[in-house]
Amino acid sequence: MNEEVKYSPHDIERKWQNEWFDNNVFHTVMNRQRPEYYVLEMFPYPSGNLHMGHVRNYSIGDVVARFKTMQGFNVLHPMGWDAFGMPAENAAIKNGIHPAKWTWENIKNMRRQQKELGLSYDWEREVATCHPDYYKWTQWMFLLFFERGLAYKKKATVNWCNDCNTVLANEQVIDGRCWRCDSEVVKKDLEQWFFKITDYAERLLQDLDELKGWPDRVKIMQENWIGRSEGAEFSFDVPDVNEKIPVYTTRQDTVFGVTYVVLAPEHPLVEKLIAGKSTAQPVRDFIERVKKQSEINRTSNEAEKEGMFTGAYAVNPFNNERVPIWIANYVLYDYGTGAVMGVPAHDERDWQFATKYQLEKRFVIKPHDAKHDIQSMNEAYDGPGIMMNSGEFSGMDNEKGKQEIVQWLEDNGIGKRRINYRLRDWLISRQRYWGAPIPIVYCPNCGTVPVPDQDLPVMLPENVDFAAGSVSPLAQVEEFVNCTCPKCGGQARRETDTMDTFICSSWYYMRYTDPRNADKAFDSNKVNYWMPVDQYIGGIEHAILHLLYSRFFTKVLKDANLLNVNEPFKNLLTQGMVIKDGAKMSKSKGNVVSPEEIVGRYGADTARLFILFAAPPERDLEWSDQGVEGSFRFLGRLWRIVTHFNQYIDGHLNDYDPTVLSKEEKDLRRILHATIKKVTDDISQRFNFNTAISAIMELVNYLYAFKELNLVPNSALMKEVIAGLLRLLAPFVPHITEELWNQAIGQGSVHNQSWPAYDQEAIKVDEVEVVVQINGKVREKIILPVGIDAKEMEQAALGLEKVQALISGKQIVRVICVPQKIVNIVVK
RNA sequence: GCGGGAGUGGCGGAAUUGGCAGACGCACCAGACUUAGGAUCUGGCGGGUGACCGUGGGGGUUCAAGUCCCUUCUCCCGCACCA
Repeated sequence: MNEEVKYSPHDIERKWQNEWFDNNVFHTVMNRQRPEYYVLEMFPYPSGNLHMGHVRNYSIGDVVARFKTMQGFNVLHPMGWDAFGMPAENAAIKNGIHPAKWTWENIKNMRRQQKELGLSYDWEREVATCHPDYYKWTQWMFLLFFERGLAYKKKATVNWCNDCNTVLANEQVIDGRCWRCDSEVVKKDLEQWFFKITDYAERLLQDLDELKGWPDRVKIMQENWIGRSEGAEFSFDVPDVNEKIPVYTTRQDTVFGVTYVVLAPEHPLVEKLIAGKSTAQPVRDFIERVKKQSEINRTSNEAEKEGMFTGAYAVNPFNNERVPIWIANYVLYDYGTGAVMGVPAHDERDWQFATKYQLEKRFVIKPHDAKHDIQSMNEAYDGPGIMMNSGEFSGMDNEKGKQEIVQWLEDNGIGKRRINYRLRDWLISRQRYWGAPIPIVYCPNCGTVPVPDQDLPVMLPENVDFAAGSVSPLAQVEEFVNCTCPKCGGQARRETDTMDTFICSSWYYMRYTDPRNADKAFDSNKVNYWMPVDQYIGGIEHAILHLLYSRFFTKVLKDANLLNVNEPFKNLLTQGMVIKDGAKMSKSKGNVVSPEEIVGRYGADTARLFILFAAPPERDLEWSDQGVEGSFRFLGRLWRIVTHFNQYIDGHLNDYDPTVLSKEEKDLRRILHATIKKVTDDISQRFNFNTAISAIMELVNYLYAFKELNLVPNSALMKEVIAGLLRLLAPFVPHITEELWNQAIGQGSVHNQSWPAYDQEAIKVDEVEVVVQINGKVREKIILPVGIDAKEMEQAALGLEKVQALISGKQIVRVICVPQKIVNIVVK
């Protein structure tokens, strides 16, 4: 036995990586001869080091990329850097390193780590969002949005993070806290730039239906976030001050149950309503108190509903009844009209509020089933029913009533149908340095002026004080701020805020299709050839943020005829987290396993194999050091068995006649082809890499059993088997398979081979094992020819000695025969 | 509260269409080889050790249920006063 050469991953991994990357073998160009396939992993923030989550993300993507390549697709598989953002600036403040230097050094290190994992990226397409050649086009995108009326500036109450010293978009506030640093978000009134994502709310919602390849979970989250509702808007008159209070409701069928009207404390009408009244000062005090409440306290469901009577009255246009006007903390100023009609009998919140302040509850919907007795109800009834005490609408089904009432509103010019969304416009200004400057100039004569295309990019200045506090550091750089107006040439000032980094990441997948274009963001032919991304892979944490923004961008760019796809990501795989000891890996928990260390000890192939084998991709993966050992052991086992059979492989992989093989050889060949079928199905149909790998392990186990037979095997068969095995494993463990391919087969690279096809004939068997059950319990097993009919199966089963013994003296009620599977004899 | 997902050996996980529950791997046990083994190879490995029990619990449909139906418990994730 010649096993003197041991599996030593480091030598062979380095060797093949040099071979691949020096020769650019993963470079892709447009090619209409082959079907295209775009596989993409979410590009990382260059924090400095890869973590296990990255390794998992990229390993999954690499299997898909290599598999599709072997299947004959022209595969685009790029990588780049989401390189603007806070940590670089924090490092600058803390350690005095310039954000650019810090970022580029991190990129260099992480790129090296990625190469050491053997990932098949086309490095010629690498992009970094902080590079002027990239952010030039990010700025160009901003101007495109501006021209189309989708970027605007307004003063608004916005989310402010005191730790990050910047504003945040709604999507970036999680439970009232900053998505990045977890500190509590406060409200500030500031003039800021917004993207009008609300213009696209309906399409963003509707087109979720197109996304058949997305997890339902993500689609539901986006649906909820967009939050569409249908209802009516109409006004309550306030005759005393000659004003109107518009309200929005989805329950216009309950308007006759209104017993009060409530405004949000921020509502601008409040001051007019209370002016000169004895309630004025208490109401003002109350408003101050509510405003001081944190977002977290105020929006919590647990929070006590609090309110105060303004002293003013409004008139219900349906019955001309005067109802009191209140203000309350549970009414949100920035949803609907900032005012609601109070119907305690049919709304849970109103019920609580009315109970607390002893306001009238008037029932106007009678439930269909009599078991709800309106008189003795102790909670609001918000179900369906028949309208009552509702004037001309009484007796109507409430769903019909909704339509009739909104029609009545429109016919009488009092109100109208309204569709409302929870989605807010995207606040994109950031008071930070390390981002793409917003390309706008403020001129005393011309006003807000966009920087002309030929002046892009607006470059970030280098010498900046990063710890500027609550204004953008750029505002302190005189050379940056002072400029000439592009329109009139006069003295002007630049916008000093930078853009939310989510803008940079909203179009990077398009730039990959044409990454070095100096004249355009991308060429239409190229972007249309590659887009949409066929398979996108990343963490669930971007279910709303990045994935919603990217969908929005794609639609705007489509409307601008820059590309012809409606949705950017055809299929989405949300990978699970890598956890250890039951918790997400984190420095604070001290359960971090460094990829660099694992690759250093076992090699990249082992790291990849373990991470792909330990769990299916969508599920969380529990890290196990012993599991890694097991993966390493398997690769050693693979190495030895291939090296062993290598001696029998000789000559070329020519066609041969499988019918001349011995029974043992035929069995081996059958297992090979069954494995090919299983692995192909597992990868292509459902990304179940763990079961694909286990099938390959079984094949290897079988090869060991075959070896034990001590036969001198057919040379062509052994070549077929080893070549098949290595090709099946190549997407998972690219280095060891390349090395063994080189040693055993020796023609070209395993990664240039086509994916193995299975031979139907080889998989066929003459006989199968059939389970014989009596009353559903397994009693015996029997080998039967494949083609026999139910009658013959039954006879064979009944003829068995053991079966005879068990059924003797009993009556056979029924016999169920499932071909090639089971015979169940029912007796009594 | 609403929405989504999950619950299977000591552990990670299989079971794709209702048809042998526990593939594959880890851990563990035994044997072989060996001066030695934490290497490697071979075998065993749900519980009880009789023919019975077993996929969170209870009920149902079926010849047959991890899988379908009803009910219930637990955990995880998302949303959370949106009128």
